[in-house]
Amino acid sequence: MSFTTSPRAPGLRERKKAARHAAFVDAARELVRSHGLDGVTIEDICQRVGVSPRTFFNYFASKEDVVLGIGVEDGARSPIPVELVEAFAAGGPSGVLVDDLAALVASILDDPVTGPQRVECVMGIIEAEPRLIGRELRMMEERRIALQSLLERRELTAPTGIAPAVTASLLMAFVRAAVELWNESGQAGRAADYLPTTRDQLRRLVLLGEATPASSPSPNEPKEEPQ
Amino acid sequence: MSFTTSPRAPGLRERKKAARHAAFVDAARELVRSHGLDGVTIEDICQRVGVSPRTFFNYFASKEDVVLGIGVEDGARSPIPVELVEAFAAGGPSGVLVDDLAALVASILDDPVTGPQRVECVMGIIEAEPRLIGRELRMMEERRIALQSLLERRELTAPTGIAPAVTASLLMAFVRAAVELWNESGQAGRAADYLPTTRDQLRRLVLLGEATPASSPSPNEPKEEPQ
DNA sequence: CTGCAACATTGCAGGGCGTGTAAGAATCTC
DNA sequence: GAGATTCTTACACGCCCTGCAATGTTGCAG
Repeated sequence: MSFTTSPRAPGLRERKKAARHAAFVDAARELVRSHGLDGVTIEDICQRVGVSPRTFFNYFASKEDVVLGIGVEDGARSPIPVELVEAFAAGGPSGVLVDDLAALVASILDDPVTGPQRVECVMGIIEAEPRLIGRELRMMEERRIALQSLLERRELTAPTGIAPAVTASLLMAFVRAAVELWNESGQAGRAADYLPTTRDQLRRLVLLGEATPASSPSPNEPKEEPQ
Repeated sequence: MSFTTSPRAPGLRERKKAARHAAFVDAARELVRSHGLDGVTIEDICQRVGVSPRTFFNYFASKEDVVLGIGVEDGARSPIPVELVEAFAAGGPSGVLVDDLAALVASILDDPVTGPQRVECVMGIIEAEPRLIGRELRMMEERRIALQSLLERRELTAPTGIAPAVTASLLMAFVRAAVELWNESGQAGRAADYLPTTRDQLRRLVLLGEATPASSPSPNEPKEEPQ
Protein backbone atom coordinates (compact mmCIF):
# COMPACT_ATOMS: atom_id res chain seq x y z
CA MET A 1 0.00 0.00 0.00
CA SER A 2 1.50 3.31 -1.04
CA PHE A 3 0.35 6.77 -0.09
CA THR A 4 2.15 8.30 -3.05
CA THR A 5 -0.87 9.62 -4.89
CA SER A 6 0.91 12.18 -7.01
CA PRO A 7 4.63 11.52 -7.49
CA ARG A 8 4.57 8.47 -9.77
CA ALA A 9 2.60 7.22 -12.73
CA PRO A 10 -1.13 7.96 -12.41
CA GLY A 11 -2.13 4.41 -13.36
CA LEU A 12 -4.77 3.33 -15.81
CA ARG A 13 -7.60 3.50 -13.34
CA GLU A 14 -6.96 7.07 -12.33
CA ARG A 15 -6.54 8.17 -15.92
CA LYS A 16 -9.79 6.57 -16.99
CA LYS A 17 -11.51 8.05 -14.00
CA ALA A 18 -10.27 11.54 -14.79
CA ALA A 19 -11.19 11.17 -18.45
CA ARG A 20 -14.68 9.98 -17.62
CA HIS A 21 -15.10 12.75 -15.10
CA ALA A 22 -14.29 15.31 -17.78
CA ALA A 23 -16.49 13.53 -20.32
CA PHE A 24 -19.42 13.73 -17.94
CA VAL A 25 -18.92 17.44 -17.35
CA ASP A 26 -18.48 18.23 -21.02
CA ALA A 27 -21.51 16.23 -22.06
CA ALA A 28 -23.66 17.73 -19.33
CA ARG A 29 -22.69 21.32 -20.14
CA GLU A 30 -23.16 20.81 -23.85
CA LEU A 31 -26.60 19.30 -23.43
CA VAL A 32 -27.72 21.86 -20.86
CA ARG A 33 -26.55 24.70 -23.05
CA SER A 34 -28.77 23.52 -25.89
CA HIS A 35 -31.76 22.05 -24.07
CA GLY A 36 -31.78 23.77 -20.70
CA LEU A 37 -31.34 22.14 -17.32
CA ASP A 38 -34.84 20.67 -17.25
CA GLY A 39 -34.56 19.44 -20.81
CA VAL A 40 -31.71 17.11 -19.95
CA THR A 41 -31.90 13.93 -17.90
CA ILE A 42 -29.05 12.08 -16.29
CA GLU A 43 -29.87 9.26 -18.67
CA ASP A 44 -29.25 11.61 -21.61
CA ILE A 45 -25.85 12.54 -20.24
CA CYS A 46 -24.89 8.92 -19.66
CA GLN A 47 -26.01 7.90 -23.12
CA ARG A 48 -23.74 10.54 -24.62
CA VAL A 49 -20.83 9.44 -22.45
CA GLY A 50 -21.61 5.80 -23.21
CA VAL A 51 -22.04 4.42 -19.70
CA SER A 52 -24.80 3.10 -17.52
CA PRO A 53 -26.93 5.66 -15.66
CA ARG A 54 -26.01 3.97 -12.43
CA THR A 55 -22.35 4.76 -13.03
CA PHE A 56 -23.07 8.47 -13.03
CA PHE A 57 -23.47 8.47 -9.28
CA ASN A 58 -20.00 7.06 -8.82
CA TYR A 59 -18.73 10.40 -10.15
CA PHE A 60 -21.29 13.03 -9.20
CA ALA A 61 -23.97 13.31 -6.57
CA SER A 62 -26.55 15.14 -8.69
CA LYS A 63 -27.25 16.78 -12.02
CA GLU A 64 -26.41 20.16 -10.53
CA ASP A 65 -23.02 18.93 -9.48
CA VAL A 66 -21.98 17.57 -12.86
CA VAL A 67 -22.91 20.82 -14.60
CA LEU A 68 -20.87 22.81 -12.09
CA GLY A 69 -18.07 20.25 -12.30
CA ILE A 70 -18.17 19.30 -8.62
CA GLY A 71 -17.19 15.65 -8.29
CA VAL A 72 -17.92 13.46 -5.31
CA GLU A 73 -14.27 13.50 -4.26
CA ASP A 74 -13.77 17.25 -4.64
CA GLY A 75 -15.25 17.87 -1.22
CA ALA A 76 -12.22 16.87 0.81
CA ARG A 77 -9.67 18.45 -1.47
CA SER A 78 -8.21 21.83 -0.54
CA PRO A 79 -7.46 24.33 -3.29
CA ILE A 80 -4.36 25.45 -1.43
CA PRO A 81 -1.15 23.39 -1.24
CA VAL A 82 -0.51 21.88 2.17
CA GLU A 83 2.82 23.57 2.70
CA LEU A 84 1.25 26.99 2.11
CA VAL A 85 -1.51 26.19 4.55
CA GLU A 86 0.92 25.15 7.24
CA ALA A 87 3.14 28.17 6.68
CA PHE A 88 0.13 30.45 6.97
CA ALA A 89 -1.12 28.77 10.12
CA ALA A 90 2.33 29.25 11.67
CA GLY A 91 2.16 33.00 11.05
CA GLY A 92 4.13 33.09 7.80
CA PRO A 93 5.38 33.50 5.26
CA SER A 94 5.82 37.26 5.67
CA GLY A 95 4.19 37.69 9.06
CA VAL A 96 1.98 40.49 7.75
CA LEU A 97 -1.58 39.25 7.70
CA VAL A 98 -2.73 41.16 4.66
CA ASP A 99 0.24 40.13 2.55
CA ASP A 100 -0.08 36.50 3.55
CA LEU A 101 -3.76 36.57 2.72
CA ALA A 102 -2.88 37.95 -0.69
CA ALA A 103 -0.64 34.95 -1.24
CA LEU A 104 -3.50 32.63 -0.32
CA VAL A 105 -5.82 34.40 -2.74
CA ALA A 106 -3.26 34.08 -5.49
CA SER A 107 -3.03 30.38 -4.76
CA ILE A 108 -6.79 29.98 -4.88
CA LEU A 109 -6.93 31.76 -8.23
CA ASP A 110 -4.34 29.36 -9.59
CA ASP A 111 -6.29 26.28 -8.64
CA PRO A 112 -8.07 24.54 -11.52
CA VAL A 113 -11.23 23.99 -9.49
CA THR A 114 -11.48 27.60 -8.30
CA GLY A 115 -9.48 29.35 -10.99
CA PRO A 116 -10.54 31.78 -13.69
CA GLN A 117 -11.18 29.31 -16.48
CA ARG A 118 -13.74 27.48 -14.37
CA VAL A 119 -15.26 30.70 -13.03
CA GLU A 120 -15.72 32.06 -16.53
CA CYS A 121 -17.49 28.91 -17.66
CA VAL A 122 -19.62 28.48 -14.56
CA MET A 123 -20.77 32.10 -14.44
CA GLY A 124 -22.25 31.74 -17.90
CA ILE A 125 -24.08 28.59 -16.92
CA ILE A 126 -25.43 30.15 -13.74
CA GLU A 127 -26.64 33.18 -15.64
CA ALA A 128 -28.74 30.86 -17.79
CA GLU A 129 -29.81 28.60 -14.91
CA PRO A 130 -29.99 30.68 -11.73
CA ARG A 131 -31.05 27.71 -9.63
CA LEU A 132 -27.49 26.44 -9.74
CA ILE A 133 -26.10 29.32 -7.73
CA GLY A 134 -27.18 27.72 -4.47
CA ARG A 135 -24.88 24.77 -5.02
CA GLU A 136 -22.03 27.02 -6.08
CA LEU A 137 -22.43 29.23 -3.04
CA ARG A 138 -22.49 26.19 -0.80
CA MET A 139 -19.09 25.20 -2.11
CA MET A 140 -17.76 28.71 -1.53
CA GLU A 141 -19.16 28.58 1.98
CA GLU A 142 -17.16 25.42 2.63
CA ARG A 143 -14.06 27.27 1.52
CA ARG A 144 -14.94 30.17 3.81
CA ILE A 145 -15.24 27.82 6.75
CA ALA A 146 -11.90 26.22 5.91
CA LEU A 147 -10.34 29.66 5.72
CA GLN A 148 -11.85 30.60 9.06
CA SER A 149 -10.42 27.49 10.71
CA LEU A 150 -7.06 28.34 9.23
CA LEU A 151 -7.26 31.87 10.59
CA GLU A 152 -8.15 30.52 14.02
CA ARG A 153 -5.00 28.42 13.98
CA ARG A 154 -2.89 31.38 12.93
CA GLU A 155 -4.47 33.56 15.59
CA LEU A 156 -2.94 31.26 18.20
CA THR A 157 0.65 31.94 17.11
CA ALA A 158 0.33 35.34 15.46
CA PRO A 159 -2.60 37.10 17.09
CA THR A 160 -4.12 40.19 15.51
CA GLY A 161 -7.18 40.59 17.70
CA ILE A 162 -9.42 40.46 14.66
CA ALA A 163 -12.02 37.71 14.73
CA PRO A 164 -11.38 35.01 12.11
CA ALA A 165 -15.05 35.12 11.17
CA VAL A 166 -14.71 38.75 10.17
CA THR A 167 -11.51 38.24 8.23
CA ALA A 168 -12.83 35.20 6.40
CA SER A 169 -16.10 36.85 5.44
CA LEU A 170 -14.34 39.96 4.22
CA LEU A 171 -11.84 38.02 2.15
CA MET A 172 -14.52 35.96 0.43
CA ALA A 173 -16.56 39.08 -0.29
CA PHE A 174 -13.42 40.75 -1.58
CA VAL A 175 -12.71 38.00 -4.08
CA ARG A 176 -16.33 37.77 -5.13
CA ALA A 177 -16.54 41.52 -5.69
CA ALA A 178 -13.41 41.41 -7.85
CA VAL A 179 -14.86 38.63 -9.95
CA GLU A 180 -18.08 40.61 -10.19
CA LEU A 181 -16.26 43.68 -11.49
CA TRP A 182 -14.39 41.53 -13.96
CA ASN A 183 -17.69 40.12 -15.16
CA GLU A 184 -19.30 43.55 -15.44
CA SER A 185 -16.48 44.69 -17.66
CA GLY A 186 -17.26 41.96 -20.15
CA GLN A 187 -14.69 39.60 -18.66
CA ALA A 188 -11.90 41.72 -20.07
CA GLY A 189 -8.44 40.61 -19.07
CA ARG A 190 -7.96 38.38 -16.07
CA ALA A 191 -10.12 38.35 -12.97
CA ALA A 192 -7.05 38.75 -10.76
CA ASP A 193 -6.34 42.11 -12.38
CA TYR A 194 -9.40 43.54 -10.67
CA LEU A 195 -8.17 42.71 -7.18
CA PRO A 196 -6.23 46.00 -6.69
CA THR A 197 -9.16 48.14 -7.84
CA THR A 198 -11.51 46.24 -5.58
CA ARG A 199 -9.12 46.68 -2.70
CA ASP A 200 -8.91 50.41 -3.24
CA GLN A 201 -12.67 50.72 -3.36
CA LEU A 202 -13.05 48.64 -0.21
CA ARG A 203 -10.58 50.90 1.54
CA ARG A 204 -12.39 54.02 0.42
CA LEU A 205 -15.72 52.59 1.49
CA VAL A 206 -14.43 51.87 4.98
CA LEU A 207 -12.71 55.26 5.21
CA LEU A 208 -16.04 56.81 4.26
CA GLY A 209 -17.26 55.30 7.51
CA GLU A 210 -14.21 56.72 9.25
CA ALA A 211 -15.45 60.24 8.50
CA THR A 212 -18.38 59.68 10.83
CA PRO A 213 -17.08 59.90 14.41
CA ALA A 214 -19.13 57.06 15.84
CA SER A 215 -16.65 55.20 18.02
CA SER A 216 -13.06 55.34 19.22
CA PRO A 217 -10.73 55.79 16.25
CA SER A 218 -7.81 53.92 17.81
CA PRO A 219 -6.77 51.02 15.57
CA ASN A 220 -4.02 50.05 18.01
CA GLU A 221 -6.36 48.73 20.67
CA PRO A 222 -7.03 45.09 19.93
CA LYS A 223 -8.75 44.26 23.23
CA GLU A 224 -12.37 44.07 24.26
CA GLU A 225 -13.48 41.04 22.29
CA PRO A 226 -16.83 39.61 23.36
CA GLN A 227 -15.77 36.12 22.27
CA MET B 1 -62.19 43.61 -8.03
CA SER B 2 -60.26 45.54 -5.46
CA PHE B 3 -56.54 46.16 -5.29
CA THR B 4 -56.61 46.76 -1.56
CA THR B 5 -54.35 43.92 -0.54
CA SER B 6 -53.08 45.29 2.76
CA PRO B 7 -55.05 48.23 4.16
CA ARG B 8 -58.32 46.51 5.11
CA ALA B 9 -59.48 43.25 6.56
CA PRO B 10 -57.25 40.30 5.58
CA GLY B 11 -60.20 38.17 4.50
CA LEU B 12 -60.83 34.57 5.31
CA ARG B 13 -58.80 33.21 2.43
CA GLU B 14 -55.64 35.07 3.33
CA ARG B 15 -55.94 34.14 6.96
CA LYS B 16 -56.34 30.47 6.18
CA LYS B 17 -53.44 30.66 3.80
CA ALA B 18 -51.17 32.26 6.37
CA ALA B 19 -52.22 29.77 9.04
CA ARG B 20 -51.58 26.82 6.76
CA HIS B 21 -48.24 28.25 5.73
CA ALA B 22 -47.19 28.43 9.36
CA ALA B 23 -48.60 24.97 10.06
CA PHE B 24 -46.50 23.52 7.26
CA VAL B 25 -43.33 25.16 8.54
CA ASP B 26 -43.93 24.13 12.14
CA ALA B 27 -44.73 20.53 11.22
CA ALA B 28 -41.74 20.26 8.92
CA ARG B 29 -39.29 21.65 11.47
CA GLU B 30 -40.65 19.51 14.25
CA LEU B 31 -40.42 16.33 12.19
CA VAL B 32 -36.99 17.15 10.80
CA ARG B 33 -35.70 17.90 14.27
CA SER B 34 -36.65 14.45 15.47
CA HIS B 35 -36.16 12.28 12.37
CA GLY B 36 -33.65 14.20 10.27
CA LEU B 37 -34.22 15.64 6.84
CA ASP B 38 -34.03 12.28 5.07
CA GLY B 39 -36.28 10.64 7.63
CA VAL B 40 -39.18 12.88 6.74
CA THR B 41 -41.23 12.81 3.56
CA ILE B 42 -43.50 15.51 2.26
CA GLU B 43 -46.31 13.05 2.80
CA ASP B 44 -45.41 12.89 6.50
CA ILE B 45 -45.59 16.66 6.78
CA CYS B 46 -48.92 16.81 4.98
CA GLN B 47 -50.37 14.09 7.15
CA ARG B 48 -49.49 16.06 10.25
CA VAL B 49 -51.00 19.22 8.82
CA GLY B 50 -54.03 17.27 7.69
CA VAL B 51 -53.84 18.09 4.03
CA SER B 52 -53.33 16.34 0.72
CA PRO B 53 -49.71 15.98 -0.42
CA ARG B 54 -50.62 17.72 -3.64
CA THR B 55 -51.56 20.84 -1.70
CA PHE B 56 -48.07 21.17 -0.29
CA PHE B 57 -46.76 22.47 -3.59
CA ASN B 58 -49.26 25.30 -3.56
CA TYR B 59 -47.29 26.67 -0.61
CA PHE B 60 -43.69 25.54 -1.00
CA ALA B 61 -41.56 24.46 -3.92
CA SER B 62 -39.59 21.78 -2.09
CA LYS B 63 -38.89 20.13 1.23
CA GLU B 64 -35.86 22.37 1.71
CA ASP B 65 -38.00 25.45 1.30
CA VAL B 66 -40.60 24.51 3.87
CA VAL B 67 -37.96 23.75 6.49
CA LEU B 68 -36.32 27.12 5.86
CA GLY B 69 -39.72 28.78 5.74
CA ILE B 70 -39.38 30.09 2.21
CA GLY B 71 -42.83 30.15 0.62
CA VAL B 72 -43.52 30.26 -3.11
CA GLU B 73 -44.65 33.89 -2.86
CA ASP B 74 -41.74 35.10 -0.73
CA GLY B 75 -39.56 35.52 -3.77
CA ALA B 76 -41.03 38.77 -4.99
CA ARG B 77 -41.32 40.36 -1.57
CA SER B 78 -38.74 42.89 -0.44
CA PRO B 79 -37.70 42.93 3.23
CA ILE B 80 -37.39 46.72 3.10
CA PRO B 81 -40.37 49.08 3.03
CA VAL B 82 -40.89 50.77 -0.31
CA GLU B 83 -40.59 54.30 1.04
CA LEU B 84 -37.19 53.51 2.55
CA VAL B 85 -36.02 52.02 -0.71
CA GLU B 86 -37.08 55.07 -2.69
CA ALA B 87 -35.53 57.47 -0.21
CA PHE B 88 -32.27 55.56 -0.36
CA ALA B 89 -32.25 55.47 -4.14
CA ALA B 90 -32.75 59.23 -4.18
CA GLY B 91 -29.62 59.74 -2.06
CA GLY B 92 -31.31 60.03 1.32
CA PRO B 93 -32.24 60.07 4.03
CA SER B 94 -29.03 61.55 5.48
CA GLY B 95 -26.97 61.76 2.32
CA VAL B 96 -24.07 59.94 3.99
CA LEU B 97 -23.74 56.53 2.36
CA VAL B 98 -22.57 54.66 5.42
CA ASP B 99 -25.29 56.04 7.66
CA ASP B 100 -27.99 55.34 5.12
CA LEU B 101 -26.71 51.80 4.72
CA ALA B 102 -26.91 51.37 8.47
CA ALA B 103 -30.57 52.34 8.31
CA LEU B 104 -31.16 49.73 5.63
CA VAL B 105 -29.47 47.08 7.72
CA ALA B 106 -31.59 47.99 10.70
CA SER B 107 -34.67 47.62 8.54
CA ILE B 108 -33.55 44.22 7.29
CA LEU B 109 -32.98 43.06 10.86
CA ASP B 110 -36.51 44.10 11.74
CA ASP B 111 -38.13 42.09 8.98
CA PRO B 112 -39.79 38.86 10.11
CA VAL B 113 -38.38 36.90 7.16
CA THR B 114 -34.80 38.08 7.66
CA GLY B 115 -34.90 39.05 11.32
CA PRO B 116 -33.21 37.53 14.35
CA GLN B 117 -35.93 35.12 15.40
CA ARG B 118 -35.85 33.42 12.02
CA VAL B 119 -32.05 33.51 11.86
CA GLU B 120 -31.76 31.91 15.26
CA CYS B 121 -34.10 29.10 14.29
CA VAL B 122 -32.66 28.53 10.84
CA MET B 123 -29.05 28.50 11.99
CA GLY B 124 -29.81 25.61 14.29
CA ILE B 125 -31.47 23.66 11.52
CA ILE B 126 -28.63 24.29 9.11
CA GLU B 127 -26.10 23.19 11.68
CA ALA B 128 -27.90 19.84 11.84
CA GLU B 129 -28.54 19.63 8.09
CA PRO B 130 -25.70 21.39 6.28
CA ARG B 131 -27.19 20.65 2.87
CA LEU B 132 -29.77 23.35 3.47
CA ILE B 133 -27.25 26.15 3.46
CA GLY B 134 -27.19 26.25 -0.33
CA ARG B 135 -30.84 27.28 -0.45
CA GLU B 136 -30.37 29.81 2.30
CA LEU B 137 -27.37 31.36 0.58
CA ARG B 138 -29.29 31.54 -2.66
CA MET B 139 -31.91 33.65 -0.95
CA MET B 140 -29.24 35.91 0.51
CA GLU B 141 -27.72 36.24 -2.94
CA GLU B 142 -31.05 37.47 -4.24
CA ARG B 143 -31.03 40.10 -1.54
CA ARG B 144 -27.47 41.05 -2.46
CA ILE B 145 -28.49 41.54 -6.09
CA ALA B 146 -31.47 43.65 -5.05
CA LEU B 147 -29.16 45.77 -2.89
CA GLN B 148 -26.72 46.17 -5.76
CA SER B 149 -29.49 47.37 -8.07
CA LEU B 150 -30.54 49.82 -5.41
CA LEU B 151 -26.99 51.11 -5.08
CA GLU B 152 -26.77 51.54 -8.83
CA ARG B 153 -29.85 53.73 -8.75
CA ARG B 154 -28.44 55.81 -5.91
CA GLU B 155 -25.12 56.17 -7.67
CA LEU B 156 -26.92 58.08 -10.43
CA THR B 157 -28.11 60.82 -8.09
CA ALA B 158 -25.53 60.67 -5.29
CA PRO B 159 -22.34 59.28 -6.82
CA THR B 160 -19.54 58.03 -4.60
CA GLY B 161 -17.30 56.45 -7.21
CA ILE B 162 -17.46 53.15 -5.40
CA ALA B 163 -18.76 50.25 -7.46
CA PRO B 164 -22.15 48.99 -6.23
CA ALA B 165 -20.89 45.42 -6.54
CA VAL B 166 -18.16 46.18 -3.98
CA THR B 167 -20.49 47.96 -1.57
CA ALA B 168 -23.17 45.27 -1.80
CA SER B 169 -20.71 42.43 -1.26
CA LEU B 170 -19.11 44.16 1.69
CA LEU B 171 -22.41 44.93 3.35
CA MET B 172 -23.65 41.37 3.06
CA ALA B 173 -20.36 40.04 4.43
CA PHE B 174 -20.56 42.59 7.20
CA VAL B 175 -24.00 41.44 8.33
CA ARG B 176 -23.06 37.80 7.99
CA ALA B 177 -19.92 38.29 10.06
CA ALA B 178 -21.92 40.01 12.79
CA VAL B 179 -24.39 37.15 12.91
CA GLU B 180 -21.47 34.75 12.99
CA LEU B 181 -19.93 36.50 16.00
CA TRP B 182 -23.31 36.51 17.70
CA ASN B 183 -23.59 32.79 17.07
CA GLU B 184 -20.06 32.09 18.32
CA SER B 185 -20.88 33.83 21.58
CA GLY B 186 -23.72 31.39 22.22
CA GLN B 187 -26.31 33.74 20.74
CA ALA B 188 -26.01 36.03 23.71
CA GLY B 189 -28.01 39.21 23.44
CA ARG B 190 -29.21 40.44 20.07
CA ALA B 191 -27.45 39.90 16.77
CA ALA B 192 -27.63 43.62 16.05
CA ASP B 193 -25.49 44.30 19.12
CA TYR B 194 -22.52 42.77 17.35
CA LEU B 195 -22.66 45.17 14.42
CA PRO B 196 -20.45 47.86 16.03
CA THR B 197 -17.78 45.34 17.04
CA THR B 198 -17.81 43.83 13.58
CA ARG B 199 -17.51 47.27 12.07
CA ASP B 200 -14.52 48.13 14.21
CA GLN B 201 -12.80 44.90 13.30
CA LEU B 202 -13.46 45.43 9.62
CA ARG B 203 -11.96 48.88 9.85
CA ARG B 204 -8.88 47.62 11.66
CA LEU B 205 -8.47 44.84 9.14
CA VAL B 206 -8.47 47.28 6.25
CA LEU B 207 -6.18 49.70 8.08
CA LEU B 208 -3.84 46.79 8.70
CA GLY B 209 -3.36 46.76 4.93
CA GLU B 210 -2.81 50.48 5.07
CA ALA B 211 0.09 50.07 7.47
CA THR B 212 2.18 47.83 5.24
CA PRO B 213 4.79 49.97 3.48
CA ALA B 214 4.79 47.61 0.48
CA SER B 215 1.09 48.10 0.08
CA SER B 216 0.83 49.10 -3.55
CA PRO B 217 2.65 46.20 -5.20
CA SER B 218 1.75 43.46 -2.77
CA PRO B 219 -1.28 41.61 -4.14
CA ASN B 220 -1.26 43.58 -7.35
CA GLU B 221 1.55 41.90 -9.18
CA PRO B 222 0.05 39.95 -12.09
CA LYS B 223 2.25 36.93 -12.01
CA GLU B 224 2.38 36.10 -15.67
CA GLU B 225 0.68 32.73 -15.57
CA PRO B 226 -0.21 31.38 -19.00
CA GLN B 227 -2.58 28.86 -17.39
C1' DC C 1 -79.89 33.78 -0.06
C1' DT C 2 -78.92 32.63 -4.38
C1' DG C 3 -76.20 32.12 -8.22
C1' DC C 4 -71.86 32.97 -10.51
C1' DA C 5 -66.97 33.71 -10.83
C1' DA C 6 -62.59 33.09 -8.85
C1' DC C 7 -59.69 30.42 -6.35
C1' DA C 8 -58.10 26.42 -3.51
C1' DT C 9 -57.85 21.46 -2.68
C1' DT C 10 -57.63 16.83 -4.09
C1' DG C 11 -56.75 12.35 -6.59
C1' DC C 12 -54.52 10.33 -10.27
C1' DA C 13 -51.00 9.33 -13.35
C1' DG C 14 -46.33 9.64 -14.69
C1' DG C 15 -41.39 10.86 -15.57
C1' DG C 16 -37.24 11.63 -13.30
C1' DC C 17 -34.02 11.40 -9.29
C1' DG C 18 -31.13 9.00 -6.17
C1' DT C 19 -29.95 4.65 -3.44
C1' DG C 20 -29.28 -0.42 -1.91
C1' DT C 21 -27.91 -4.64 -3.55
C1' DA C 22 -25.55 -8.17 -5.84
C1' DA C 23 -23.46 -10.15 -9.96
C1' DG C 24 -20.06 -9.56 -13.39
C1' DA C 25 -15.99 -7.09 -15.60
C1' DA C 26 -11.80 -4.47 -15.46
C1' DT C 27 -7.60 -3.33 -13.12
C1' DC C 28 -3.84 -3.78 -9.81
C1' DT C 29 -0.44 -6.60 -7.25
C1' DC C 30 2.48 -10.22 -6.92
C1' DG D 1 -1.67 -15.88 -14.67
C1' DA D 2 -4.21 -15.94 -9.87
C1' DG D 3 -6.10 -13.58 -6.31
C1' DA D 4 -7.55 -9.30 -4.36
C1' DT D 5 -9.38 -4.94 -5.16
C1' DT D 6 -12.07 -1.70 -7.44
C1' DC D 7 -15.38 -0.33 -10.84
C1' DT D 8 -19.50 -1.07 -13.79
C1' DT D 9 -23.96 -2.57 -14.57
C1' DA D 10 -28.83 -4.22 -14.14
C1' DC D 11 -32.70 -4.39 -11.31
C1' DA D 12 -35.90 -2.75 -8.00
C1' DC D 13 -37.66 0.66 -5.12
C1' DG D 14 -39.30 4.93 -2.74
C1' DC D 15 -39.59 9.66 -3.07
C1' DC D 16 -39.88 14.22 -5.51
C1' DC D 17 -42.32 17.20 -8.31
C1' DT D 18 -45.58 18.29 -12.18
C1' DG D 19 -49.80 18.47 -15.30
C1' DC D 20 -54.47 17.73 -15.50
C1' DA D 21 -59.20 17.53 -14.43
C1' DA D 22 -62.81 17.10 -10.97
C1' DT D 23 -64.51 18.78 -6.80
C1' DG D 24 -65.00 21.94 -2.92
C1' DT D 25 -64.69 26.67 -0.91
C1' DT D 26 -64.74 31.67 -0.76
C1' DG D 27 -65.88 36.33 -2.49
C1' DC D 28 -69.10 39.24 -4.59
C1' DA D 29 -73.28 41.10 -6.55
C1' DG D 30 -77.96 41.11 -7.33
